Amino acid sequence: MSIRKVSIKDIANEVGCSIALVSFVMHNKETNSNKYRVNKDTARRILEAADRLGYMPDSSARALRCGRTNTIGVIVSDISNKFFADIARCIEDRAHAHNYVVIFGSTDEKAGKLDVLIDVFINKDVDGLIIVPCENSDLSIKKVEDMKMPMVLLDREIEGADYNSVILDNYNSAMLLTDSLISRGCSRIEMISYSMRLSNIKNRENGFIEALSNAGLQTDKVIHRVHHDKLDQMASILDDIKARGTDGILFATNTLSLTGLKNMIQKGWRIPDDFHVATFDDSDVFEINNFEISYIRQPVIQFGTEAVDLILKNIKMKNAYSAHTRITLASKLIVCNK
Amino acid sequence: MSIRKVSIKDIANEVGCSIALVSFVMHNKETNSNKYRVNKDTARRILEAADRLGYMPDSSARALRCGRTNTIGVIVSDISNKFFADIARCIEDRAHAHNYVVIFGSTDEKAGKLDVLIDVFINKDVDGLIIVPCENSDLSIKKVEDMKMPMVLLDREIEGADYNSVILDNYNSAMLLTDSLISRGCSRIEMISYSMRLSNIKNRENGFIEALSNAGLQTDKVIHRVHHDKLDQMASILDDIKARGTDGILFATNTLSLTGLKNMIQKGWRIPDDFHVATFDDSDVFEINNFEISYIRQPVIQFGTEAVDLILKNIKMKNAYSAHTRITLASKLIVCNK
DNA sequence: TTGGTTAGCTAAAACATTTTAGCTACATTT
DNA sequence: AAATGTAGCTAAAATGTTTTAGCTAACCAA
Repeated sequence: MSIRKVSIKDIANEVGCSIALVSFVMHNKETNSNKYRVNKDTARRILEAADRLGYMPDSSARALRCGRTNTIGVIVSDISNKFFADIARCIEDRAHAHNYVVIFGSTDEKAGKLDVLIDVFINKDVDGLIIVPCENSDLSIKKVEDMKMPMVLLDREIEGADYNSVILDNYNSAMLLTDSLISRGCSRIEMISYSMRLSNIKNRENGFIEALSNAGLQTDKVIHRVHHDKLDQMASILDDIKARGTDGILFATNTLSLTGLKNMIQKGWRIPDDFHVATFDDSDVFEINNFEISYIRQPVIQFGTEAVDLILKNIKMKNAYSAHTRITLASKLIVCNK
Repeated sequence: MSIRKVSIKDIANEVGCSIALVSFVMHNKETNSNKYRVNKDTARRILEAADRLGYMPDSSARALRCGRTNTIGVIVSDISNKFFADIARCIEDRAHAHNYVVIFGSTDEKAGKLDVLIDVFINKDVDGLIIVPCENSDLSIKKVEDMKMPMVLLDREIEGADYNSVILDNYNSAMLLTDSLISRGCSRIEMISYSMRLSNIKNRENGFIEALSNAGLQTDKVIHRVHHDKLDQMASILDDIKARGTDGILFATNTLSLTGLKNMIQKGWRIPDDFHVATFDDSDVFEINNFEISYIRQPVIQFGTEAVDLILKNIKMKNAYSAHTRITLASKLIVCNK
């Protein structure tokens, strides 16, 4: 960066006009508002000079002056988790298409990290934030809202609060999965879930229970909750479940199912002989295998595009306050190797 | 963002001093340089006021004044590819630890997209760029170097040019994989690679050939190249290979192996009965399976940390020109389900 | 009492841009 | 001939920092 950047002033000098005129030309491109009109020929000379000198507007200066950075911040649980990586990619594409740039951060489900990231990103003057909230992050989220920073929650909502959000229809998705296990002949189904109290997890659990109850199956003590960073609890939970004569397992997330499947393979269990399995999110694992499994495919692209569109809409509206928008996406049940 | 941010000036007003003094205090924190010393008590009052008013420095203004944004740009092939997603996560963590923020972009292996992203990111005034170069991106890369923008190449190098880079020891890794197939009894091994001419791909191919040749095996017509976005060529290539009585396959990347394995499963082939398989990068697939496979585990964390450390070193040095640093990382061979 | 040092502070420039307010010179209308 | 309109342009303020140069008042030595 040692080579000095060419500024609007250099162009003005080259052409022999004021910097204001250069600024006007750079903005209004072809079409001049009838308020500030500039001579066709002058405009051409300015554009030529800009091109010749290799002018690129300084975004810091522009941001300082205009208060907009054309940057949006995206905070997820873990960018290396396939689900979020996929969404990140879609967000990136959509944002770039609208001349926005994206900065990412991962919370590891820690409210503390989320709060720091929010501060860092706000401090970076992002124009808006797309956030996957985690447990106990209610206050951090409220802080963002209170300062009227455009915000969209992703994948999860905050109970009892009204924000913009894009989430999956977790309740119905869980019912679909459960029904699929039932239709495969399972009569004793249990769920392996997280102990985190997140809206998506809760709704998945509720949908599961509802489906069981509709089918007249037992709903008592059928949910097992693993601590999010104590996944080694999985082995003993599986043993418990097996001992109880369970014939179907529903995993609440991709990480849980992959961990669970690894454990089951290690134990030498067979699918579906020992268990029928259903889970959320797809994985290469399911296609490169011969065991039967049903899973919910989340509409990743829609997650990304809807979130970006919603945040941009909020950014455009600026302070003009309007009601929040809640978008719930439908999912698709896939049955693999039936 | 409608709520006006509190600035250094507000603090100055509150305390009743000049803005310069506030700036000094905010910088030199506890310790005052002996050039610009400030009264202990005044300093305390300023810090208190800053805290009370909720002051956060404006990064646009700071960037404009200082020419540094504390932002690094990272351009990879595809952030949703597990390998890059993992690296992205490590880069993020390392950068945040040094008070840097990261913006990401994906090229889809298109030189055109890379060039646009470079322009956008430079225009955003990033302090440095970490780039996974793609085919025909030599000129774009050179452009970055020529403007003395700190830059580190990741995963791949540019032939015949000297840049900072962090790459895997692809040559030896490919030899390890090939040797592993040989030691499992393979005598006719073929490789499925990309038609893209990238340094990592080339070195993997070369290591493969070298290992075959060392073992006295045939090296003629043993490499098959798939076009990077015509992965449906995989099915017929596999048929070809099978017809020729091949007993070992080496996949050059994770995408290739996953695609290949899906095809093989679909065809009803068995591993290792029909083929022995080796590949680069690990995947959940390998653990949740019972077929034998050997793969190269890349040191993802090192990729991220070394790249960030190197770019930061270059940023600190500013224009002080120094030789380029090339870091080659060692890999680890994993044999799964032997 | 003068001269010099220094602790503690400030004014103002600089960074690159956007935008407001208004100027000049010419053309048109009355 | 005066008034009005307008095409085409400019000066300057404003955005929030950092940093240079230098000021004032107090203190100390001679």
